[in-house]
Amino acid sequence: MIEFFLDTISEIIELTEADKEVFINNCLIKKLKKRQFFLQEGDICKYAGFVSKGCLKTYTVDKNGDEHVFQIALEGWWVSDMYSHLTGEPANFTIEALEDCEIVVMDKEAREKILKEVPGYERFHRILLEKNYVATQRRVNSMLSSSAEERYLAFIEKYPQIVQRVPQLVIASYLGIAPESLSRIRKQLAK
Amino acid sequence: MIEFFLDTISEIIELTEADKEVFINNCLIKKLKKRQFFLQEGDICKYAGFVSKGCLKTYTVDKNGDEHVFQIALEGWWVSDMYSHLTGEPANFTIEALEDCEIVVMDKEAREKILKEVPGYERFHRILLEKNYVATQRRVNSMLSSSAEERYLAFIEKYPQIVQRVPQLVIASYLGIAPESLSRIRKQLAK
DNA sequence: TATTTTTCTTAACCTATATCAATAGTATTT
DNA sequence: AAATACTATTGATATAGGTTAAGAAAAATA
Repeated sequence: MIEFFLDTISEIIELTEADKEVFINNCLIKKLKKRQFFLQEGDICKYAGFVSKGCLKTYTVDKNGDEHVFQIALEGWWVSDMYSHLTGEPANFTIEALEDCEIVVMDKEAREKILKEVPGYERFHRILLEKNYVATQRRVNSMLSSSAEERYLAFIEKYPQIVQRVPQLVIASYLGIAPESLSRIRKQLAK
Repeated sequence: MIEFFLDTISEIIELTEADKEVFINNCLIKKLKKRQFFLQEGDICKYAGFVSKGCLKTYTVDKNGDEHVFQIALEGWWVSDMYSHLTGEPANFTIEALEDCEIVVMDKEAREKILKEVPGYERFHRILLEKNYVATQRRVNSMLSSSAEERYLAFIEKYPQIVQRVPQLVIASYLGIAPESLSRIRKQLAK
């Protein structure tokens, strides 16, 4: 499944066969069964991972034990707790498989090597970061300016594949509402 | 006031005198009076700016004409609509001076030159982006998991200088609540 | 297939925050 | 100093979305 990983990178930067070898020699494949953890809150996030198969949720747990979903990652998405990965501090996020997964992972050492040996990767990395940042800015904005119903409509527009595959209560949490509220919103919209 | 700009960058990466010249030769200083715009929604964000004096708000305007504040930027902060700046598409954000400001600005061409002539700047840029991204992740999280009162308390803890300088209605908008609600929360906390 | 677990829906009720309107207090501008 | 903007406060009322609880439906597991 490393093919899909290399193809995805190739969409942004050109990779030679030699470049591809660098990735293959430095990345690992992790397999997770549904409900297993890629990362647990409090652990140090050793790996950044590219989801090559399956689906995961990234979330925090508040003082009442309630989950708040930050990200839902399908194939082609990256998962990590960036803060923890960069600083070596304990992670705030938990990352858990919603389905059986295959994840291409690299630790910091592997990334250093890739950055050194595949010069274009620096650019890929920056572009990915910029895209994620802009997307997160927009999410803040939608939370500031839109109702729950508007956010749900925007979500199904933007991520129809997620709506098909992921339990509603996970989507409700991502939107910042109770699952009962999402159920009501859907009923209302069905008319 | 370019001193402050150079000093701030020097806190992250070392700059030689020659490096500093590169910045001085490629950046401009923009001055804005209170209520003037650094960027207006719909325009293309030509510049990224470093606030060397004053204070600005970055916000969107919704279909009812209501403002939603994404960022409050004091001295040392950067302002831009990153999406517009990177893609050349029209900006979603408006950036407006809350006080008379001095802003060190660079356009894309200037940045290209700086990146080429000051090799460490790439690293500075990446670190800044990473920090902003992590901060924005945390903001999403606080909106998902905390009440208005909790968010306000976290805000005054994190940004006491902003509380001193910026009208409450701007802070209320940043927190995603009505100014009346913030007023009531403050009254409640005063007890 | 039967059983257990998880997810979704519905209804009744509740609460945090919004909205509207009036007033008072502060800054700016003339 | 007066006049004109803004900004903050307060009270009355409204509402989106939360909470609790129960049952139905769907999915996973035995």
